[in-house]
Amino acid sequence: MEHDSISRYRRFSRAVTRQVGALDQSFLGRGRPLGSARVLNAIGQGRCDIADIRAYLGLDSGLTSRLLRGLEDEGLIETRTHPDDGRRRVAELTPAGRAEFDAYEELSDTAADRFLSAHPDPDAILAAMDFIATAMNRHAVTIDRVDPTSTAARYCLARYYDELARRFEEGFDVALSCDPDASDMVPPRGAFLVALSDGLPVGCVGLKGNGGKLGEVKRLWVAPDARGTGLGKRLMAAIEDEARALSMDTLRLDTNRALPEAYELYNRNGWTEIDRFNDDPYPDFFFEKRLV
Amino acid sequence: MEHDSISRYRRFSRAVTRQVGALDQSFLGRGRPLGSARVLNAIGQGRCDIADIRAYLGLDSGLTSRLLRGLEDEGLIETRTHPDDGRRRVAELTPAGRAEFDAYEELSDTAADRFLSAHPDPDAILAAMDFIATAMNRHAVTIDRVDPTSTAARYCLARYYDELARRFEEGFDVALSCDPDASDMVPPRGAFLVALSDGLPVGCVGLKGNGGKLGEVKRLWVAPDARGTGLGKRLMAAIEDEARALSMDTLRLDTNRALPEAYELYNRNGWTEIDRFNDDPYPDFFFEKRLV
DNA sequence: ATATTTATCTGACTAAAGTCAGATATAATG
DNA sequence: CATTATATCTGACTTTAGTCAGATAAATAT
Repeated sequence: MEHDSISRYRRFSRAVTRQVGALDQSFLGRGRPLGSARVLNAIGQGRCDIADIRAYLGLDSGLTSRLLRGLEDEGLIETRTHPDDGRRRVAELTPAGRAEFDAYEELSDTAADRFLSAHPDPDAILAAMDFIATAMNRHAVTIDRVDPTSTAARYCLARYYDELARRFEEGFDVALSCDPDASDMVPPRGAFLVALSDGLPVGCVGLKGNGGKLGEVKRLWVAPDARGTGLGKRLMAAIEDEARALSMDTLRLDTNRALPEAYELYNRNGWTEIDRFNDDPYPDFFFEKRLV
Repeated sequence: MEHDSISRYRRFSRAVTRQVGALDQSFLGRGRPLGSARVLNAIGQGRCDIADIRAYLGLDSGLTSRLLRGLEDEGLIETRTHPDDGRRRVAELTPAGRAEFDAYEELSDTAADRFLSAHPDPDAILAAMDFIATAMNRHAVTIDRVDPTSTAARYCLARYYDELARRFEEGFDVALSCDPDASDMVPPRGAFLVALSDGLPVGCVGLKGNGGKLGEVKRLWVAPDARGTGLGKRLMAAIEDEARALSMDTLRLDTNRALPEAYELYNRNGWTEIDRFNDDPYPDFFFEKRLV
C-alpha cells in the first residue's frame, strides 16, 4: 500500500463517489428515474430556459423533450413559449412540482447535515470542501457586478477586513480608514465586482468614483482558496473595464507593505508608483494608472 | 445566494460529481460500457472473489454473471472455481486484461495528476482530500496487525515523532527515548497495530513484551484527521486484546504532560496512575492496567 | 420575400442497466 | 442420509439512457 499523491487522490475519489452514489440511491427512492429527478432539480433551482437545462445537464434535445413531457404528465411542471422568442420554451414548477422539489432538497440537506454533524469539527470539513471545490471550479469563476451592500459583497468585505487585521502589524479598524461610502461604488459613480465560484464568493474589488474622470480602486481581495490562479489580475482587468465604461481616464489606489503580493500585482500590470495622495493612516504605497 | 453549511456541502458535491463524471466519460472512450469497465477494475484491484465483486459494486448476480461472461469473451479475464468452495468462482486477469486494466489506471492517474499539478499548492489540496476522505470513511477504519518495519508502520511512526517534536517544549529525539527494538513489538513477544482508512494509515499502537506476563504499550498515535472519532479507544482495546492473546496480565505505559488528551484517555479507560518505572527523560506520567 | 439558422418536438431506433424466476451444483446442517 | 442454504448461471423480461433523422415553427440574414 503506497501513500503517494495519486493514490491519495484516488482514495478521496472513491470515498466521495460512494457518498454521492448513496445520495443518488436515496433520490431513486422517490420512485422517479434519476434523469427526471435531475431535470426537476434544475428547474427548481431556477433554470427555466429549456436550452439552459439542456446545456447544464448535457442532454440530447430529444431526450430533454421527453423528460419534460414526463414531468408535465405527472403534473409537476408547466411549459410555455418564451415571451421574447417564440422558438424557445420555458418551464416552471407547479405547486405539486415545488413540493416534490422540496422533498429532493430535503434529502440532500439531511445527507449533508448528517455527515457534517457527525464530525467533531464541521467548520474544518467545510473549509476543506470549499478549498477543493474552488480548485475544481477554477476554470469557472465568473465576475459579476453587484451592490456593495449585497450578501456576497459583505461576505467578501468581512473576510477582507479580517485578513487586514491579521496581517497589518498595527491591526486594522475600518472606521479609521477612508471607507468609501457604498453610494460611491454604485453606478453611475463607481462599481463593485464579486468573483463567484459556483455561487461562493471568492474575490472582490471596488471602484470609487466622484462623477469625474478620476477613479479609485478599493478593496481588492482574493480568497485564500483561490490564490495563485490569476484571479487578482482578472478582477483588476474587469474593474478597469468598468472604469472605462464610466468614462474615467485615470485610476489610483493605495496599499500596505504587509501585502507584498498586491504590490507585485500592480507593478506587473501597468501601474506606476506615485506620491501619497491621501492621509489614510494605513497605506504605505500609492499607485496610478492611465486608461487608454 | 447563501453561504450556509448545507449549500457549501452541496457546492462541493456538485464540483466533485462533475470531476468524477468527466473521468467516467474518459473511461467510456475505451469502447467498453461503464459496467464492464467497473468489473474489470475491481478484478484488477485484486478482488478475485465474484461474491466480493458483486457486493463491492452492488450488482445483481445475473448482471454480474453476464458482465463476467462478456469480459471472458473479450479474453480479458479467466474464471475458475474457488479452491476451497466448489460453489464460488474466482476471476483473474489474463495478460491482455492486465494491459487493459493498466490503460484504465493510466486514465485515472493522468486525471489525478492533471488536477494536482494545475494547482498552486498540491500538498494543501491533498491534505484537504485526506481529511475529507477520512471523515467519509470514518465508519470503515480497520485495525490490522503489521510488522513495525512495514511501510504503513513507519509512516505512522514518522508522523508520531514529528508531532512529539512539535508538542514537547523540549523537543523530541527518538534516540534519547527508550526506543523499543522492533523485535520486541512482533509476535510472540509483542505486537504492532495500524488503523487503516481505505488503505491510508490513520493511527497506530505498539505492544512491547519480554516473553513474560508484563507488557508495555508504546507509540499510540491517531492522525489529526481522525481525531474525535473514538479511534484512540479502539486502538487501546485492540492492543489489550493482543496482550491477552499473548497471555499477559499487566500492562504499563508512560506519557507526557504535553499530551493531555492521552492522559484523559487512559484515565477514562481503566488505567491507574502509578510511580515512575523507567528513567526515560520524556514521560511525566505512568500508568498501569491489570487485564482480566 | 426568400433562404438559412435555431429551438424544440416526434418517431423509430439501440445500448446499457437492472430485475426476476427458475436451474444447477456444491456446501452445511440435523 | 435427506434437507436446507448458498453461489452462480441462464433466459426472458422491463426500464432507463441515449442517438438520429426528419418535421415544425419562429427568428435572423441576404
